Amino acid sequence: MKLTTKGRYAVLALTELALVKDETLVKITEISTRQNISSTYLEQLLLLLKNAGLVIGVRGPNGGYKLAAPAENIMISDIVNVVEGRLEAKGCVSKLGSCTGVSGRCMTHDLWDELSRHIELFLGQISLKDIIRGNVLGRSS
Amino acid sequence: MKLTTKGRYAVLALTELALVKDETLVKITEISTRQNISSTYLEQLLLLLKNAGLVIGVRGPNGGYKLAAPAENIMISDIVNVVEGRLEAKGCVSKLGSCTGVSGRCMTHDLWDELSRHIELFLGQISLKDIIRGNVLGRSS
DNA sequence: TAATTCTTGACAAAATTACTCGGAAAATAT
DNA sequence: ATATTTTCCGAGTAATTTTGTCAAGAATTA
Repeated sequence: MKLTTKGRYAVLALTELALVKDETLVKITEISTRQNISSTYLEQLLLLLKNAGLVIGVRGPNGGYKLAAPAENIMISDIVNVVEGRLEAKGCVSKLGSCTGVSGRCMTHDLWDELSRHIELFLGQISLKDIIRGNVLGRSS
Repeated sequence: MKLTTKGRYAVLALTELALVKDETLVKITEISTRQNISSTYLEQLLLLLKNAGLVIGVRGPNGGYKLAAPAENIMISDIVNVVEGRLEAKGCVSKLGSCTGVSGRCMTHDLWDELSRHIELFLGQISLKDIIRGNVLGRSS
């Protein structure tokens, strides 16, 4: 499982897009100054998100980005998966050779597998709408 | 949240300790050859786990490591926390200045906070005993 | 045309991860 | 006692990943 600034920046940026009125275009520079994030770095992330179909980019004066779907339909797991790469259980699950102790498949295999599923399930339940509504706290219980 | 080879190796190593009969000492080289992990790297990890009180190291010939508590009392979160450092929600939660968009506290703050709690809760429910029993799958539902 | 903004790719600094190495300390066996 | 086996400990290093920067091009609008 990975969770770096990439994922946080991406969610943050899309939260900004979710905050404005529908169809309003938001420029990268607006987000970067407001959130104090490198604008050129944000470019890369938004590009990924565009190619993944989560946002739509419009060029030219008054251009910018907007969400490709309603905020309640975009889940955090969608966003994180795009910029961080799939957060599949590491090591023995993804790489084929690394699970080779004496007993072939290592005993912790299922653990990381299940953890990944667990995280994905959690982030898959929370939408951008939930975030701008502050509807997140207390979900662990 | 971090989850690197450190955490996986540590859990794997302690699983090996949990597999043998009580009070049996297991050498680093046994684990490293069986699991194909660098023995000198494993040393560091086991040292951390020893200082944290999770395992007991015995020096000299026929020495080795053993668990400091019954396998059912050692939780995966204990192990991971020791070697990876506390997996506190990154960015705006830990570093003080990084949460400073225009609105002060960023909107995604609660999200990462809750995710951390969620992961910790999950790994805190699974013991070494559960792993060697294969009693892990299906916990997400 | 000129300004604006996204698009793309290559490159570079910084941080982190994943080790290696050399030796010291403790315990045992001979 | 001495040699051997093992953990203990600190420092150093190579590889990888993260986190950007930079420069130029393409599309759109005024």
